Amino acid sequence: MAVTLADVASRAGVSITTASRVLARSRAVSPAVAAAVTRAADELGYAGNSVARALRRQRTDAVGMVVPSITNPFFTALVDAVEQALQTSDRVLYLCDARDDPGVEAAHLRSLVTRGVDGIVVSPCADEQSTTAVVAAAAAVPLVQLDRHVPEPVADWVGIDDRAAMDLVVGRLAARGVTSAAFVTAARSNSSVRERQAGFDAACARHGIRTDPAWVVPCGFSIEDGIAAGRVLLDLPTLPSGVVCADDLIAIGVVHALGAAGIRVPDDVAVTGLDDLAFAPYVAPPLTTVRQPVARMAAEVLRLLDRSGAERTPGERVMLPPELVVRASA
Amino acid sequence: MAVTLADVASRAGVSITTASRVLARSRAVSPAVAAAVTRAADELGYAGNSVARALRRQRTDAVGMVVPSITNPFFTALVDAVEQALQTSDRVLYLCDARDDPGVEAAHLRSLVTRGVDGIVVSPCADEQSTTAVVAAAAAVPLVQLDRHVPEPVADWVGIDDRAAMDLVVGRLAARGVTSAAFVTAARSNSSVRERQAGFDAACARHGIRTDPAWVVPCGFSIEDGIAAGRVLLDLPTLPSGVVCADDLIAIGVVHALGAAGIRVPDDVAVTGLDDLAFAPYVAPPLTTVRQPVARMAAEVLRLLDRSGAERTPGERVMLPPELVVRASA
DNA sequence: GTGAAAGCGCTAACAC
DNA sequence: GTGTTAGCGCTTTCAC
Repeated sequence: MAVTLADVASRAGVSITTASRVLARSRAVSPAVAAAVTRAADELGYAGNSVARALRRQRTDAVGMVVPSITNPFFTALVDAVEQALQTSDRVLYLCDARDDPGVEAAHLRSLVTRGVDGIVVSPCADEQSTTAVVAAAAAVPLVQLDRHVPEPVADWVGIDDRAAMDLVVGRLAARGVTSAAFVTAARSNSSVRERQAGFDAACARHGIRTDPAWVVPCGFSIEDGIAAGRVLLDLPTLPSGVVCADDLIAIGVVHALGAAGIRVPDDVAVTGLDDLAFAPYVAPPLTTVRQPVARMAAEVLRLLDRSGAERTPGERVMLPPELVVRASA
Repeated sequence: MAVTLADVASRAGVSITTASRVLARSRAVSPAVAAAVTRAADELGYAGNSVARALRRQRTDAVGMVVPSITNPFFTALVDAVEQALQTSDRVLYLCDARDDPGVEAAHLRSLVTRGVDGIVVSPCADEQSTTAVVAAAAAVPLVQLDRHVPEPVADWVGIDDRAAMDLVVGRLAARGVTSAAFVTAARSNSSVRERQAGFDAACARHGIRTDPAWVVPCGFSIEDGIAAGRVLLDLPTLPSGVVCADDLIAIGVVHALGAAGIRVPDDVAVTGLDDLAFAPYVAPPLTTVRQPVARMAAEVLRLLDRSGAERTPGERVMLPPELVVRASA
């Protein structure tokens, strides 16, 4: 069917070995022979077979990446950054979408391992439910977690300092004169959620902002979930003057629900997000949020992935500083 | 290193063939032996090697997909839909991001072919510049174009009726009393761009809306490009009362630029988008746009991809009807 | 500088 | 129902 190295070799009148050597530049070959092989390959439209190549070499020059949800722009920003970083080393990215389902995530992780990727970067979609699969994958191939991580310290992690991020937004709220604040976060537990909750509590205490367990409203990581959460807030006996959201998608929904009910943001209630999505400046009102340094995160991920065995200290945690972006919502 | 079928077979005390048969369920095996093999595989943590499997079977159960830009939510919606459709047939998706670069796109297409995917779905990022690579890939493996397509009728295509979409938005503008309209579109030529331009012209003629070649402003497919285009519009001697944008991202930027200059949308100028991104309802003002039937598009793509050789009539074009979504911007 | 031969891990004839 | 054998297309010793 497809043209093979044997075809090229026979047309060029050399052995398969020689053809391989010139096409893979793996060893010196006489110029004349090299030219003949190259020519034969061109004429035949030889494309190579990376499956056979990978089987023989026991490596694929590919890294797998699995994200919780490809429709969440934060993760596509991450993918974009990782892909860009990868480009310099001539490797390809196998991107997988877990669709927020630990089962799908586990299947992708297993599939990447059987496909022989040289490394995996994953942002686990859950906590306990993701652990087994992540641990298994990490045992088979270099793996680094990005943004979120499972509770076990089995593999490296790169992300932002979630507590610092919370301190940034709560500090901003305090500077605006906010005296009480709600926290809207994802119901499904994951590392970001836990850290952000703890950071929120600590920051509110530090800045003298009143909180209340009843003001912690759980939801998913989507605009629709944010809208639902906004409605929950509206049903509260008293509405706090600040709302901290665990990410921008939630914040967009909360702001929308509040606005629909006639609440003015930020005058009546100030709202903050987290991620600084590309859309954050264009929603109404533009979102005050925290920027994640995606390019640096991607660079760190690759550094960790590419450490040789000797340099490997499993469970390394790289925590990068986030940056406050003040816009209109708070 | 990793555990192989031979390891499993020897531990279960059977031949490699038998082990293969029970693990791949390819042929009947006595229950006792099957149990022994399954048990051995479990104990050893056998994961399989899909590279070897693919080489031997000459198929990968994988389909490749290459999109112009993964940070454009319209394409992630498409990816999501295709992935969902694929899930039922137990195949994996190799997703590639062309980053709006025909060179990167061509490299991905070649890589997918050498990786032996069973099919490719691609939304070419350009016109002429994408053609060679798409044609070459289509020659090697079943390929269907999605949304955009190259000029040559070499491969199947699934998309919406762009002219009908333009008629929808222009009709809406006319119904609002708009009498003159600008068209903001991507500078780089591609099939969507061409069709939408033609559709815009025809629709304006039909609805009696005045147009002007000077009111056609080219830009890229991003919010920032839309902002720049909005500024160009503001510099026009006379601002038309309607602006049709080639996609939602552009529309978001145009609306933003107009608003920043004190122009009220839709009262002073009505603006329309195209795609109905998840964010469209939440920008200010919410976007009047056209929805693409992504789930149906994905289903058609798979139908086309999976036709057997006999049913293949290369160059089939499936044109689906778009749907107007009226919100506040027009 | 070049080639012969072995083999990566798996599946598919083909025997028995 | 089970095993033996022969490759899939490539890279890589090891000879020459």
